[in-house]
Amino acid sequence: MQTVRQSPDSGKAQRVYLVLRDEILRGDHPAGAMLPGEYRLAEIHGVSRVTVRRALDALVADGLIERRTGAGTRVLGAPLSQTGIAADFATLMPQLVRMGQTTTARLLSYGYVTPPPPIASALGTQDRVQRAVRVRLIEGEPFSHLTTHVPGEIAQNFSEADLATTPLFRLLERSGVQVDHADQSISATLATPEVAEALDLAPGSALIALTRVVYDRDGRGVEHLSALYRPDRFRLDMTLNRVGRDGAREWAPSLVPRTMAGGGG
Amino acid sequence: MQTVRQSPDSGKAQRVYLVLRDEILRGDHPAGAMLPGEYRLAEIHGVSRVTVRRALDALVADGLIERRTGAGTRVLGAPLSQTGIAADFATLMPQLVRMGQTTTARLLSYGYVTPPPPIASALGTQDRVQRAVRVRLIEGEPFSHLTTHVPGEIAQNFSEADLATTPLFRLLERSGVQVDHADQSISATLATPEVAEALDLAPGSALIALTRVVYDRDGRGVEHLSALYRPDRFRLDMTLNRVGRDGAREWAPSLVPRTMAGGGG
DNA sequence: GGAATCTGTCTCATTCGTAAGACAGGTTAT
DNA sequence: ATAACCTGTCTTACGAATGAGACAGATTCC
Repeated sequence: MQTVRQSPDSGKAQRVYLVLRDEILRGDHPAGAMLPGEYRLAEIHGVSRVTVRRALDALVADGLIERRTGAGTRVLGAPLSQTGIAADFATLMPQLVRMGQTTTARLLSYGYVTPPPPIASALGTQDRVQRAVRVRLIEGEPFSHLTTHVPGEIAQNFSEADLATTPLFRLLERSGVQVDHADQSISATLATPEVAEALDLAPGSALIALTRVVYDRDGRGVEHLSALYRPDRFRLDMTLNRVGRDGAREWAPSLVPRTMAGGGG
Repeated sequence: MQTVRQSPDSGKAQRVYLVLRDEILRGDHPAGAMLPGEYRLAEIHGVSRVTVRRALDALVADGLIERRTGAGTRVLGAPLSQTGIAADFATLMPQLVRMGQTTTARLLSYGYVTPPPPIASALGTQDRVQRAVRVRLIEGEPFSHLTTHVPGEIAQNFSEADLATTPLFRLLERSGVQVDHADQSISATLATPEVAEALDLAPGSALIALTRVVYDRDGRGVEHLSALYRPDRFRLDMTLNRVGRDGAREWAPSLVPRTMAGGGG
């Protein structure tokens, strides 16, 4: 339960807050551990103690830390494993599809636009495309912000109502699209105010950025996806196997998640 | 060539900068198009013209826009072909190893420590481990910040000098370690002041965070890596293939990079 | 008990970000 | 040419954010 943020929305205090919050959620400071003192934190981040205190105030408001006069500051928060979704890489997309069934979606924006150059070149069309912005929630909490572009002639096969209830992926295959392969690129970015609000985050938070272009069997782009994930609620996991003999060793992504390797399939 | 970011690191100017930058990179403002005037932008974002100008200054520094006195502000285009390194996912690790040969590394920290809980549980040992922090550079520009932990008895086989010159991976295999598989997790995080300085970034910038635990054939952890990548200089690309028949379709990571598919191998 | 360390709270001065306006000079369209 | 619009640059002013320090009270360790 992430309540309304009362942290400063700009300035150094905000920056320190975001960095500390990020460190805690990532597990750099395990739950139960003591944070450095306020003087030390001020030194580390190159700010004054007042600024550090403002950042700590925000962390207390988030329920991530606990302060005891004279003793110090203790990390409370249970990191990502609690509410987080771990998408195993070898089965990334199916997992996302399955997730579409256990999560809810909210349609933020919908319409037809002339594709901006990056989208146009990726999809290989200059014609109007359907653009939809959706937020996906798990247990009522938002974790991903998705912007999709689909060529108009394909998008005609499903409606605005479909988009709000069904994963775009299913809609595509239902429309007779012969999905063949997809190119993905993973990066990181900062939350803009608009995205931050949609994901219930502070502007400037770190986000996983995933761009995906899906192609059909004729090599035509049928979907362009720009996804932003909250790193505290979504993770990309994978297992790699070392294959080959000495001198020609390579890594290969495991087709079977390691944790399920014994189960077969 | 992306120089040191001189954008405002806090406040409304930063917010406007982020929004505009995001709009441009997403293609909302196509390359070659004119941006609204500074007065209009100030009105749109609810700030003064001075603030807008600061945001535009940062965009000029990024090479995203061009300003001409009297004429207006023109969008130049998203530098899609950035100087970044694209690590194809299917061959991620080999590529990283190869990169070790074409890039240079700087050893920031070296020593033996008692492993913090997360590391200890990952490596399955409470004994002292070797901890090394390195920065990797491409063409003299830093792009990754690597923190590695290796169990002490393994680390005895190589020296501090080795670490500064040779990829840790090679050192492990040279030490007789039977590398078998690795678990990876990709996320996003914010740059702490320390990391920011090492990577020549503003504190609070977004970073790709990659955590990897390497295991030998006995299932013992032999390396724990925490890597941070500059998203403007490093990207994780991959191609996924749709396999299986209707009703049981799955995605599989391509073992051969799509762009090289014709080349064989 | 005593020293060291930490948070809680306050004050005061100053820097920084921002707003608002004025003016100069270039560009564009009519 | 002229009007309209644009950016480049400067000024002044105000308030918020920050920095630096002092002091009190609580906790922990020796």
